[in-house]
Amino acid sequence: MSTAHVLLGLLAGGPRHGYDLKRAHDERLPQAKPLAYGQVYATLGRLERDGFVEPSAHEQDGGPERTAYTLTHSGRDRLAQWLTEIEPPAPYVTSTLFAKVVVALLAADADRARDYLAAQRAAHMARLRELTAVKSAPGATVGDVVAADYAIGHLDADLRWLQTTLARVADLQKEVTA
Amino acid sequence: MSTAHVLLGLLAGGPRHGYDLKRAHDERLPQAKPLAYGQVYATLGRLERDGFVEPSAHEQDGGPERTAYTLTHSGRDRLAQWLTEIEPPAPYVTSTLFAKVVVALLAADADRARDYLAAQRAAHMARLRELTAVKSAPGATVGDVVAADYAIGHLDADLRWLQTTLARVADLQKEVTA
DNA sequence: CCGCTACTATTCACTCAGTGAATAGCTGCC
DNA sequence: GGCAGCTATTCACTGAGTGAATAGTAGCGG
Repeated sequence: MSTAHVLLGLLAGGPRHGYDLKRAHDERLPQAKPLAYGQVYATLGRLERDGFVEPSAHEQDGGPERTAYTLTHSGRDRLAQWLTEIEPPAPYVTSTLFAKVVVALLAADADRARDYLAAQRAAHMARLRELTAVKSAPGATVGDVVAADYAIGHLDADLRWLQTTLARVADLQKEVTA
Repeated sequence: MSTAHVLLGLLAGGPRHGYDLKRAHDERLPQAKPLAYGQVYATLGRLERDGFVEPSAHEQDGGPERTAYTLTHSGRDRLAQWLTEIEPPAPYVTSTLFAKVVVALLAADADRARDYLAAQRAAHMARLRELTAVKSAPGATVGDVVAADYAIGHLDADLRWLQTTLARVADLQKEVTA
């Protein structure tokens, strides 16, 4: 994923060590899943191996021993490149919803597919209401709102797709079981 | 992912061996990424370990030796369960777009974030035109149309988000760099 | 001032997903 | 006979991610 790039971004503000990066990440991107420590050190290791970061200070002043990493020139370039380049469009459909509908038609029947589409629609609508509440909640930050809007837009896209696909189940079944 | 469940679904039609499963998958779900052989056998191994499939025939009739797998009772249950259960909503935002905007604000400035949002918007619109063409292409199957509609809906959701987020960059920056 | 708890910092062992190449036997065919 | 190509499986490897273990230090109450 983009964990490596996010770490490069956090290191752009100056040298940091692993523990610190984990906390900075979770604090700056509370809408994203918290990073596990293991993940941070593993990623840092790969970044060092690839020449994007280098250990800048191995201290033992008082507290436990720790190694701070700095961006290399190459790492700074890599970060700048990532920030300017667009995300490549996915060449394939990776959606579990799509796969499940097709498998339902293969392994069961059209009704099973329709049942699933209806159930998923109900669940999505419930989630939509939750997220709308999040947006208007008293303590909501700008980040929370932006993240909620992202999720809302995609839930809404799913809902439309679930509806149109429901109408196409019969046609899809013919094709899939041909 | 759902690769394991898709394999269970393909096995619902009767015993198959790995090579066969790969081909059946790629044929039935041409909109999804083709499975690598290694992936198929690794997944089958886990399914067998977990008691969802079992080797049903180890043949050597003529051709090379091969092992067919069958669904166990437990595997059939697992498949039925997957087909009825809804996909759990993602508790976190996993979007690279979101992460990149925040990192742009952390490591660079508001203009970098805006440049990215504009560039990604242009790329998405181009992709949207491609997918619209796919839908109306002469050889398009129902599956192709359903898959294209899925992608189109989510690209459209992204586009709206890119627009609204563009207007919020300044606010988001204040919050992120606080 | 002893011992406990909590915090800082890193490492370890593990699973899962996925890639690409290697291996090996058989079939058809020129 | 030999070789191209298909069937079928395996292997070695990378990367993402999880959860627990380790170890040292600081603060704090009795």
